[in-house]
Amino acid sequence: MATFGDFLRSERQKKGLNQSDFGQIFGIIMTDISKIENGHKRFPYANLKKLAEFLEIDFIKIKNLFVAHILVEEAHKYQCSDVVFSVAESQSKYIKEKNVKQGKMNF
Amino acid sequence: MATFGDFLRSERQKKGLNQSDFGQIFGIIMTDISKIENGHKRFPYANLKKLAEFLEIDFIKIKNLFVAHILVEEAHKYQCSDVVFSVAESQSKYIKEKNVKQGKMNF
DNA sequence: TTTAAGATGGCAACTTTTGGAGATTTTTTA
DNA sequence: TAAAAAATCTCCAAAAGTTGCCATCTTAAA
Repeated sequence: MATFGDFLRSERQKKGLNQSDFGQIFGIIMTDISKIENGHKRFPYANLKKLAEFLEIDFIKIKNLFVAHILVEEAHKYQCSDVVFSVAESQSKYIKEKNVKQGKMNF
Repeated sequence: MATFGDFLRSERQKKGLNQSDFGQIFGIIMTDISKIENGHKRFPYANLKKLAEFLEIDFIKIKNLFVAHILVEEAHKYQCSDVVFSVAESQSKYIKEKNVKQGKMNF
């Protein structure tokens, strides 16, 4: 599974667009497309739906790539091993179970 | 695997301390211990090592619980399913491979 | 009902993140 | 080598998040 940036680059190239033209579609300056593709900046979340439509790709799939990148950044910030992602998944399941037991609404 | 907050509560109770006395050890007001245990606030990261020592628990383990909680929060913010954690793990491995290929230092 | 313990809401100061941009340099390719 | 494309550096202001603390409720137990 590639990063969000690598994914974006390959999709852009499939469309035969350079960073400049690609960026204009979403109102993003070329230098920022470069940063986004290299993982130095985030694609503006507000535009993610439009991106999914333009690329004709499932929004959920793109969102997962997008959010996963944020999670990886965060884990790296604290110099965690990849185990932390499994721990997070367990925690998430634990919380959901807890909520069900307490009769809370699923979110 | 419990959340950071639940873990903290159970460890505190093992020591037979109330939130007030427990908090004083780390210079945290009681009301904030309550919030931390209930996942409404973060334990100050700067104190995490001291916490690990006090509880005589491996720092890495506590850090993983701590960071995992942040990741869960983040995933929830974007209303992602738990799949996102697997995606993140894949991304992280992908990045590390990429860095190795480029001869970059491991981080 | 009094007291101790815990939970919740909000605030002010502070730090971080974010999105946008220009100037410059490096890489690619024709 | 020259032009196009991409990458990097630096900066800025606005927005968002973090932290510690106070005041206030709500439970739970005696």
